Amino acid sequence: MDSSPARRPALDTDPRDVGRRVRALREARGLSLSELARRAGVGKATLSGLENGTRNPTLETLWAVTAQLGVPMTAILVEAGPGAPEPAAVPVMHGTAVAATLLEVFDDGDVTYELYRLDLPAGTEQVSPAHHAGVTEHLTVFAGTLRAGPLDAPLTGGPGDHLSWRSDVPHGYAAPGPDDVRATLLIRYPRP
Amino acid sequence: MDSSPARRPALDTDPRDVGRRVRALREARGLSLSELARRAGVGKATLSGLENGTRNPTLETLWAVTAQLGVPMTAILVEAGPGAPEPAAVPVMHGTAVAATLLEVFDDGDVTYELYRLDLPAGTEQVSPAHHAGVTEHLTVFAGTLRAGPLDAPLTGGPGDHLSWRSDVPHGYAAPGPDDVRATLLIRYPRP
DNA sequence: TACCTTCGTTCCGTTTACGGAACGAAGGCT
DNA sequence: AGCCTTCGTTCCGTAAACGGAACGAAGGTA
Repeated sequence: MDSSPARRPALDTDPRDVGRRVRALREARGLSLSELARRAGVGKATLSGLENGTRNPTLETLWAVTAQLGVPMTAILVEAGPGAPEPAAVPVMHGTAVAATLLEVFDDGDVTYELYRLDLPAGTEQVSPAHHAGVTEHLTVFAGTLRAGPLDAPLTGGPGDHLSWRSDVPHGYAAPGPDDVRATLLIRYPRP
Repeated sequence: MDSSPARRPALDTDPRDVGRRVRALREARGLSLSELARRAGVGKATLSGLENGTRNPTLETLWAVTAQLGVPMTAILVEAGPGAPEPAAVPVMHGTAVAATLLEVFDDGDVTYELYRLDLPAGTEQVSPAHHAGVTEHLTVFAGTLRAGPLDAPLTGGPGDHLSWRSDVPHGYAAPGPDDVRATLLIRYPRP
């Protein structure tokens, strides 16, 4: 697009930042570049160039990668900060019972945080496999009664309560009470 | 990317939808295709192809166009909700030191929750007047060290910590450490 | 040691997104 | 009528994003 020699940014947000976020999200999930490229159906050269900011990815590429990471494209395009647009509400992951909406992603270099809003219809239950070592989850209950945490030592909390656990073991989320549960979930991924 | 002969979509979201939104935004501003292309510094062929969904735009193109339309890229990548035609400016309160971005509002009839993201540059301090009786604040720290709560009994927490207090008294937020503080703040307003 | 796998990067030929130019269509003006 | 401007699309040569293959490095196993 820009045929001038200096190759000036001309972009509000540097593609290097986009690449940095993609890499953070990938590593937070313990995926290798090769494996993410294979799963997303893109070339390793494409993903490598995207993460290093040396390419100008197409919409199709961005979609393939973010879909495989399980995050809305917003997560890699907007810098989380004041004045940033409201994050897209895209229900994702975990699966059937729990609707988890990614609100924000914070990439601080050494640590990545993901903030979700959870909705559990009354009576539902959901199990999530272990993350890798060091990952912790921090849950704030808005409404209903939530039982969550490691499967062998679940925690219980009501509105206003805050639950935390290490999620390097199989864990789950359940709404045992008569009311729907709403909560925010903060997942902390330290750099491996 | 797709070397199969049929050139099937292979996209979760159709580029035609993206183009349709761009065209809607452009026409809502009374801009011609030629003029928007000129202002955005892209070719008319590029913009025409983008709006008609016959191209696979690059990140740089998307940025140039959305920046000129004055909308976040989110506006053309996600389907806008029924009651959200314009991405209204993100509400920011408090003011000087603390940047509070409203993430979500839950209105449950008897109770209202507001979820904010807080940004405190290192060294800043902010005081907030008392709210109504029964209002509570619940804070989860992401980064930095935060001292917050009632002025006469402040609490302190680091990354991952959770602080709660009743905010029917004057209270404050401070970042006494060397690092910027980022946190989520949940305010619970019971029906008076 | 040798051998194998997987890592991320780089090379390379193909595909395609890019901007400029040319196009026909549709007004506006004298 | 003629002439001019602007509209959005299409053509076309160039630049670059793409996937596949080859690469060296690092770690595991025998």
